[in-house]
Amino acid sequence: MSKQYTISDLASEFDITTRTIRFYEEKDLLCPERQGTKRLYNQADRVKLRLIIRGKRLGLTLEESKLIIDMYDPSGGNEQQLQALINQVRHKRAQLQEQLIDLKNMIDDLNNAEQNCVAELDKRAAS
Amino acid sequence: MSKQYTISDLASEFDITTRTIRFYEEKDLLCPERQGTKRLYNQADRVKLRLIIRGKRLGLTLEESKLIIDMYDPSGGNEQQLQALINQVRHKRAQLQEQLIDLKNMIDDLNNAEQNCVAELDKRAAS
DNA sequence: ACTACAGTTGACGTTAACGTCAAGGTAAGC
DNA sequence: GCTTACCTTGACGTTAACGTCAACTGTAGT
Repeated sequence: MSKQYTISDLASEFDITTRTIRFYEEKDLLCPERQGTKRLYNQADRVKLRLIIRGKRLGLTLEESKLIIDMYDPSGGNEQQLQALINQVRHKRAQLQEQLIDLKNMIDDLNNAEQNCVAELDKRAAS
Repeated sequence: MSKQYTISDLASEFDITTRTIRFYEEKDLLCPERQGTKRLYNQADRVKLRLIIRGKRLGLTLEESKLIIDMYDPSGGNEQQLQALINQVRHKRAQLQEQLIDLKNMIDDLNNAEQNCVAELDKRAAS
C-alpha cells in the first residue's frame, strides 16, 4: 500500500497553495484519484509535483514540465508521438546543458561583482 | 573610442525586438545616451544586455538582473544600500548554487526517462 | 442539530514581460 | 522634393501562472 495524500498535505509539504495544485490538474500535469468528490494523491503524483517545482526553479514552463512528466509514463501514445516526445526532451536536455554553463558563469560573475562592491565599501570606510 | 550601437544592431545581435530593449530601459535596466532623439548604446550597455538575457535563460526576473547590474557599478548609492545589495546578491548566489544541483539532477532524470522511453519504442518495434 | 473545517467548482483579478498597432520624426539616396 | 528605411513615443492587447472570492458540499466533533 503506497501512501495517500490530501491536497493540503501536498500543498503544505511543497509550500504552495491548493489553488496551484488544482491549476496543475487543469493543465493536465496531474490527475489524482477521487474519493467521492475529493482528490486523493499517491506517490507518483508526489513525484510529479516535485518535478514540476524543480522545473519551475530552473525556469521551465509548465508545458515543458508536462513533456517530461509524459515521458515518465510512455505506455500511452503512438510511436510518432513517442518519438516526438523523445526529440523534444533531447532538445530540452541540450538547453539545460547550456544552462549549466550559463549558471557557472553567472556565479563567477557574481563573485567578481561582490568583490568589487565590497572593495567600494572598504574604500568608503577608510574616509 | 569604444564602439557604438543602434537599437536594431543590438536587437539583431541578441535576437530580440527593439520593443524589448526599450522595455528594459523603461524598467531602468539600461540607460543609453542619446544622439538627438535616437538611442546610442556602448559596450557597457551591450554587456548589460548580455547579462539580462543570460539571466532570463536561468529564470531570473528582470528585477533580479537589475540587482546584479546595479552591483557592477557600485559608485552610486549610500552604504546601507550597498550593503543591502551585497546581501541580496549573496542570497541570489546561494540560490543559483542550489539551482546547479537541481540542474544536474534534472539532466540525470531526463537521461533515465529517455532510456525508458526508447525501451518502450523498442518493445513496440518487436511486435 | 449546530458549528467548524477542509474540500469543491467556477469566475474574475493580477503581474511580468513583452507584442502590436498608431502616428509621427529624421536622415540618406535618387 | 519624394521615397525608403529606421527611429521615436504612447496606448492598448496578450499570455502564463497563479491569487482571490463566492457559493456551495461533506464530514467530524460537541
